[in-house]
Amino acid sequence: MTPRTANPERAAEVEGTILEAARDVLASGGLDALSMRVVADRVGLSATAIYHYFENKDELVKRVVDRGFRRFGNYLQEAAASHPRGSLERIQALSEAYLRFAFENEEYFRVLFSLHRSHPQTIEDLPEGGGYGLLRQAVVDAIEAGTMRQTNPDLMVLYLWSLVHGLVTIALSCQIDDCPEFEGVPRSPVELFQAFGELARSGIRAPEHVVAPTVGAGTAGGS
Amino acid sequence: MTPRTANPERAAEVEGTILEAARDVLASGGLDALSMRVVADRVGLSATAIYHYFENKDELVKRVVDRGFRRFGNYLQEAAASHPRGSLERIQALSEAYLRFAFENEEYFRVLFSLHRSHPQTIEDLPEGGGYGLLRQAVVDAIEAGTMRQTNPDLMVLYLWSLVHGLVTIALSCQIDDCPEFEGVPRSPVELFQAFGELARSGIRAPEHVVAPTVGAGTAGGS
DNA sequence: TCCCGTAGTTAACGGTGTTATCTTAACGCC
DNA sequence: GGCGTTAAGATAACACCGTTAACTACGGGA
Repeated sequence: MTPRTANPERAAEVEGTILEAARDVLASGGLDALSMRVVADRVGLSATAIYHYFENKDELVKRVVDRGFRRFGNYLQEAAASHPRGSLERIQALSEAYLRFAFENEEYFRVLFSLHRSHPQTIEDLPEGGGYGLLRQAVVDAIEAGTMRQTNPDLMVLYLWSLVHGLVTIALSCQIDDCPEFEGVPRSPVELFQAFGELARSGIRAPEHVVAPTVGAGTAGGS
Repeated sequence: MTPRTANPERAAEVEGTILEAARDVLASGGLDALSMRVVADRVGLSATAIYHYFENKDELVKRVVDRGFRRFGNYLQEAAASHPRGSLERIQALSEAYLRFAFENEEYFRVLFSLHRSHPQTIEDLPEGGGYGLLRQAVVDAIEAGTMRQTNPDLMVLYLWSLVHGLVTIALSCQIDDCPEFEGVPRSPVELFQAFGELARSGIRAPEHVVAPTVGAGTAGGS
């Protein structure tokens, strides 16, 4: 049971070195660029030596991703801490931090979220991990404080989370600032999301204004 | 220039057969399961024969995806057509169709949206392709009809699109119905999104109610 | 008949994840 | 001190991958 030889500290160190190398490769070249042999070269080992520390490539990637999400969680925590509890500002800050992290770690972030393949997971294991709890608490606080409307907090969290995550996904797919379609719209994702803020707070429906039955809705389904 | 022999019709047919086979593989096993040799076996050709019809694997996948998006576009179009122009219902219907398509073609849909890798693209080349135009028109109509608040339509489209796409992405990552966290929340994504509807329409801020300065926001940034 | 383009084949190359097998060194124990 | 065990690594090899090169067979035009 007890390891006969070799300080486990050194083993942990090597493991860490491998993880760092793997992360660098992922961050710069994405999943396609990551091969056991490349990582091995970087740390001065043979490819098969890595199998002494990780069961296979999947586990290696998973471990890198786990580390990433922990960093992500800390990032969000800091953002939340700098705004008063119960305020909508704290929620906005959380969302913006989410976006900032994504775009400061583009390729890396892409990997974090593109491995979802094949293994279903509970919400806590998910990317956001602790982030989910963080956002949920902020929502509960805001509802309690009366700044946010009364609803099921989980529904609300999912709503906000979808909004942020959707924007990230779309913006990562297409450089919004290259899209001629978005002329009157803020260029940077963070500014863009700030513009979302007003829509989210007050809703998309026309306020007060009685629904005008003007437009030819009679022929409804028309081509 | 004109092909000497072999009816190009037959060539187009073979091409179609290859595309179908590739789509089946993608839909059932994802990108990892798709190899030139597997597709070739399915259609009774050698792997290298495929290179007579497609430049390489990337192009093959791209063509499959293009087809998928066309189907997707039609799907959305039908949904839109069954609700009156200018109504918020039409927009809601579009969103729900988006969701339904994603979940009726899970693995396939995942591929459609996970190839975004490396090649930036304009909004029109994107997954939704025509879908974007469809949603935008619906938004413009709704603003004109007075059912939707006055804002930059592109901002509004991006808002709604982010919401829907974010929910899809999250729900595809984690089976929401397996998540113990979401007890009071609708299980199916479509029902879930219907619940989103009310939040989207009226906003998340507490209505009217003067902001209560009750909660101890004084010690603000607290741990 | 000769030629050329089409549609297809087989063989091969370099790269991949992974396994099996071997070497070496360090330690506990008799 | 010798022995056995085990960690930590290396080398060789396997099966598969995308892709290229070289070759065959055929079906019209000239």
